[in-house]
This record gives sequence, structure tokens and C-alpha cells, in this order.
Amino acid sequence: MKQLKIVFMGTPDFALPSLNLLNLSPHSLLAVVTAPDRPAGRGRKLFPSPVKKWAQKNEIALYQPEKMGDSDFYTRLKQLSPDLIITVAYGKLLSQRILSLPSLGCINLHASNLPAYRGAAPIHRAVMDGAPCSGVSVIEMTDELDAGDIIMQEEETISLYDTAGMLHDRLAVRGASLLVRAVQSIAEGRVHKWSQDHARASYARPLTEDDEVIDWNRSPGELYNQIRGLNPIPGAHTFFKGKRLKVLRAAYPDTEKVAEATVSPGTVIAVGEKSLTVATGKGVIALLDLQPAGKKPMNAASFCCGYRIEPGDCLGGEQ
RNA sequence: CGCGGGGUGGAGCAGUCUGGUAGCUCGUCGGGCUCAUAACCCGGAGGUCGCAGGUUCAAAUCCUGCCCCCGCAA
Repeated sequence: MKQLKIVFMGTPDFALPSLNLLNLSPHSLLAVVTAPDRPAGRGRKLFPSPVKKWAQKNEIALYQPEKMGDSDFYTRLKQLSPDLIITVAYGKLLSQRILSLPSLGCINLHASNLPAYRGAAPIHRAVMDGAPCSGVSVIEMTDELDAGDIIMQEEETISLYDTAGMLHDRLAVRGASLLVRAVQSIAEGRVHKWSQDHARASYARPLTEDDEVIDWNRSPGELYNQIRGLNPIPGAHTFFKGKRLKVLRAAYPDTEKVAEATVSPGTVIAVGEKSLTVATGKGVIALLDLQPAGKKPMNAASFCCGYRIEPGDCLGGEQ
């Protein structure tokens, strides 16, 4: 078996399990590439990406090119002469000449069972859609986004109680394992790849503000999926008394028990010990965990204690 | 110097502008009612009001500095 020289590109937490496993593998991690530090958070301070922190802690060479087309970066990359470039949630598209630089090509770990959910937010979108399963795919990179041949793939069941955060963590770990096995197969020269069924491709659009606002006219099931699909970040939100109110968790709407709401969607039906029941377009949904703007997350009981919400009050509207 | 909200018994909040009795809902403890109860009634315990300094006869409240938490935006 050949010991591969690898350059890794990634940015968020999702990439860390992959880095850890690769670092333990017999292959050589030449360098790590991550997005440049940008002013972020309150006060506009500069924050390093999780991958950058990992690289510093593990003393791996680190690059943070502003642009993929940067010729200095390309030169350095070429000097490293990697056999393989691996990307895991890097956040940037690779230029054509970088794609063709490594002798064994570039591969990407994607958090879906491709060709479903290509693109930016596969985990959130899958849960928001109420999809029964997701997965992890290791693919060859081409100039088309997430469309290259599949090297290895595994399916992951999404339970009715999964949140995007829970699925994210599972896929990061499973993906790391899959990635290392894929690298191994490449090193041993026994890759059995297959092309994606492009006719069945779907895209996971980046999340926008509109995705986060709760439309109480939707059905309880749709709202339930939206809420868990956006948990823990960025969170689904509505408005209460003019202020933003995140809805972090709702009870699974049991269709046999969902009463028909006779009031307009968004109206509070009942204030219980454990939940806040709200009318929707086709029944009711019980909210469990909430977070008013400027406050920490709290359960429905705490929220009802302090915020004096009563049946008849209405959620929604604008600021 | 990006914008903004906040730190008050165990939880969530009001009170701060207009200094002067520590308030509300929930929880908790005890008692009562009840066939019974997480329901209802009565009663009790529990708070350095984030920290430090200042003003004042008097500071949760006004002034100064600091620490911490969070929402938006990126």
C-alpha cells in the first residue's frame, strides 16, 4: 500500500472528526487549508475557524488563501505535491487547476446520500423536509458542484425526533469513518466508483431569513420539521409582543390527537405545565423550548411564568 | 471601535425613568379540603438586587469603572 500525501481543506466543526481520523491513519497530512479569519461575532472580533484551531493544536501546516485563484497559494500547493486533496465543508469551490493538481485527484465528503441534497445545507434541508434518511457520500470532485462520481456512500436514518444538530454530529462521525475507508481504497488502488443519477439530483439551497420565520398557516407536521431542522442553529423564530422569539423545540404532533383549531393561526390555545399550545393552519402544535431575543433558551413553563402569555395571545406578525 | 437586550429568593419576570416597606407567576416546605389529585384554599421558608467605588439622611433605583450572559448582523 502506498502512503498518500494528503492536503486537507475544511472549515467548520463538521470537518473535525475527519481530521482526527486522517491524522491517525497511516497517511501523511501535509497541510490543512481553511477559510481566512473574518470579523465575526459581537464586537467584530477575529475568530479562527474550528479547522484552524485544530491545525494549530496538532501542529500541521496551515494555509488560509483569500482566493482559490491566488497564484502564491497554487505555487505552495504544487510544491507540496500532494497525491490527494480532500475537502470536507471547505466552503469554497476549487479552481480547475487545483482540481487537476494532485496525482490521484480531489475528493469531497458530503453530508447527504447524493445525488440528493447537493449544495450548501444538506443536513438542515433533509430534516426540514422530513426526509426519512440522509447519508454521507465520498465523491470525486469535478467542476460541477457535488456532482462527481461516488466512491463510497452510506445511508443514515433520520428519526422523527432528530434535530439538524443531532444528525450533523452523527454524519460528521460516520463521514469521517467513510472518508478514511475511501482514502484507504484509493491508496490500495481498488476504487469502485459509480456515477450519480443526475436526473434524480436535488439541491439543498442555502438557508435564508425566510426559512427561519414560522408561518403559522402551515401544518403542524411542517412546522415540527422546520423547528427541528433549524435546531440548534439558526433556530426557527416567530414574534411575540414585537420581539423575536425563537422556537427551539416542539412536541411531535400526533395526528390522532391534534385538535382542530377554531381560532386564527398563531393564536395561543393553551398554556400548560410543559408546553405552549398554538393554533396552526390545520390543527395545533405544542411548543416546548423557547428563546426570547436577548435571553437564554428556556422551557415553555419558564417562558409562560415570566412573559405572562395567555390563551388568546397571538404569535407572529413583524417587529 | 458594527447594532441591541440583559444579570433581582430554586426557574422565569416586574420594579430602575420619577431614590424611601423586596413584588408577580411557578417551584419548594407545612397545614387544610377531598374518595382522590399534579386541582383548590391557607400559611411558611428562601434574596450579598453581577462586582467595586462614588453621590445621598437614605441606592435594586442616580454617577463612574469592571466582569459575565444573550439576540441581530457578518
